[in-house]
Amino acid sequence: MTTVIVDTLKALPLFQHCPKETCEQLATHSHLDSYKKGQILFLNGEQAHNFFFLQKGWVKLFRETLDGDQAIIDILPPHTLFGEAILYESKTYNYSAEVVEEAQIIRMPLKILHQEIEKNGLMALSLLKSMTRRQHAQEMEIEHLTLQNAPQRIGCFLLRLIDQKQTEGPIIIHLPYDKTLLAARLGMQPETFSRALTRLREETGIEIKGSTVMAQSLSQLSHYSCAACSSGFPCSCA
Amino acid sequence: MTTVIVDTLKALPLFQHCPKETCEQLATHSHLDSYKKGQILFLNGEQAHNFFFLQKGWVKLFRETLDGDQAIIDILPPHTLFGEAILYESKTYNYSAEVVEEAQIIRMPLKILHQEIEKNGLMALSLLKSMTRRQHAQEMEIEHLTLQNAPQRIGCFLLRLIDQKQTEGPIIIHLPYDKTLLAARLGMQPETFSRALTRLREETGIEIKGSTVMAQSLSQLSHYSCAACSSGFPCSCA
DNA sequence: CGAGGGTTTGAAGTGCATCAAATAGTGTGG
DNA sequence: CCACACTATTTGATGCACTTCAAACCCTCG
Repeated sequence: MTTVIVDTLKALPLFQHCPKETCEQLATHSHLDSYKKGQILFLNGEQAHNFFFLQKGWVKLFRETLDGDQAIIDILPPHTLFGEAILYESKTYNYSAEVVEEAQIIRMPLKILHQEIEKNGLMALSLLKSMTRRQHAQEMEIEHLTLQNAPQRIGCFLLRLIDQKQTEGPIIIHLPYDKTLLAARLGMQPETFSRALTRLREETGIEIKGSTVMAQSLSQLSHYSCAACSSGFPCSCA
Repeated sequence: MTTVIVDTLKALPLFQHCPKETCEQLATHSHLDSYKKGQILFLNGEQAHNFFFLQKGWVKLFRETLDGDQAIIDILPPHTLFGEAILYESKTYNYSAEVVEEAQIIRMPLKILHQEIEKNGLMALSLLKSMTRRQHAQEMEIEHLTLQNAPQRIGCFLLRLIDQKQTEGPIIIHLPYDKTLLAARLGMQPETFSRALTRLREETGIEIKGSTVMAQSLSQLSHYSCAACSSGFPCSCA
């Protein structure tokens, strides 16, 4: 069981330079659990003791505004490490995390990671790298919000879901979670999402059946979606 | 001259744990120059050899979209270090930088910084800290864009301009650069900015004369502006 | 004084939000 | 396997916020 965790960790960029002993120590203090839709991992403002690796499923990061709205920070795809960057701001989570699709998650104590980073320069460098990537992705997110319209944002999102390997031929994409949630993720209302998807179909000729989207070619989508973006296709956001 | 630079560097959090020799080495290879409005520091995609410290003035970071628009990443206030995080993504700048208000800027070679970070764990930690702060600020930026309306975004921006020290009594704020640019920074058109500012005046009772804004009290502004935000006032964005 | 950019104002259009209601889809217990 | 309850999604109608285009105004600076 812990060997599964060790293997998982060793495969991550962040743990490339983590000595075996630390990985093992981390693994023995970790837990791999299954979570159902709707379960809360932690709440904004809570003492941060753990960081997480999302092996399977999707997790929503969010905050609540004073007037009761929900601000969605991100919706994490599988194979994402999260909560690890908390270390250097406050000792509390600055957002809440909720499972939105049946998930398997490894929960690990921040303390051990923290100690390793403090004494191991190479680990610090790895973390720097992953933060840089994340930062760039966030810059793009801002750009998308200000420059793309609703149908373009959806198209851009679809393009980023596509397996990087296939750049040719027809493509099938499955929406990874609720359309309502997807709408929120893209900063629009569910109704707008629905109409914008129809609009995207008209503009690009994609086909939509439930949560399945089919496109005859990438260029069909990217030509329309990436027009208002500073990085053409393929999008440079992670 | 180089001693000025050394002193400036030593005062920055990033260089707190930088050995004196490295700071001096950095300083001898650095240049403090004056720049006029409109001057370009570097362009998106260019080989990145330098990072910068903005001592005075304001600098715009931006990219161009395929259809010719300009995406504003940020407009940096004085006393900001920038271009230093490039190190771990590509070897090229991923945005362009232009001086928008008469500036004094220290230009320093990335290479020396890079070497120091690689061998000095404490430096890496300092950089981690500053990146974490920046990341949080960016999360807030996204939240503001999706949840606040135009007048609220302006109000929020004004609040962040205020000297942290004065939390009581009447306040005078000077807009730091063009209203047109400010509009772009806040993701709106100049016309919208103009109208939104009027709206903000009606809602909060602030007074506006040219580029000077006067408010009788902070709460007057914050009550209206921070309603749609997850962190009340004072705003947790850096 | 006049040219030119920044800023404001007006009128009209567009995109998205909102409210309301219909429809499709899903899981439940019978 | 069906009927029901409940949720997700779509559709329609309407309103508001922001944009766009056009023109006026204002301010600064040669």
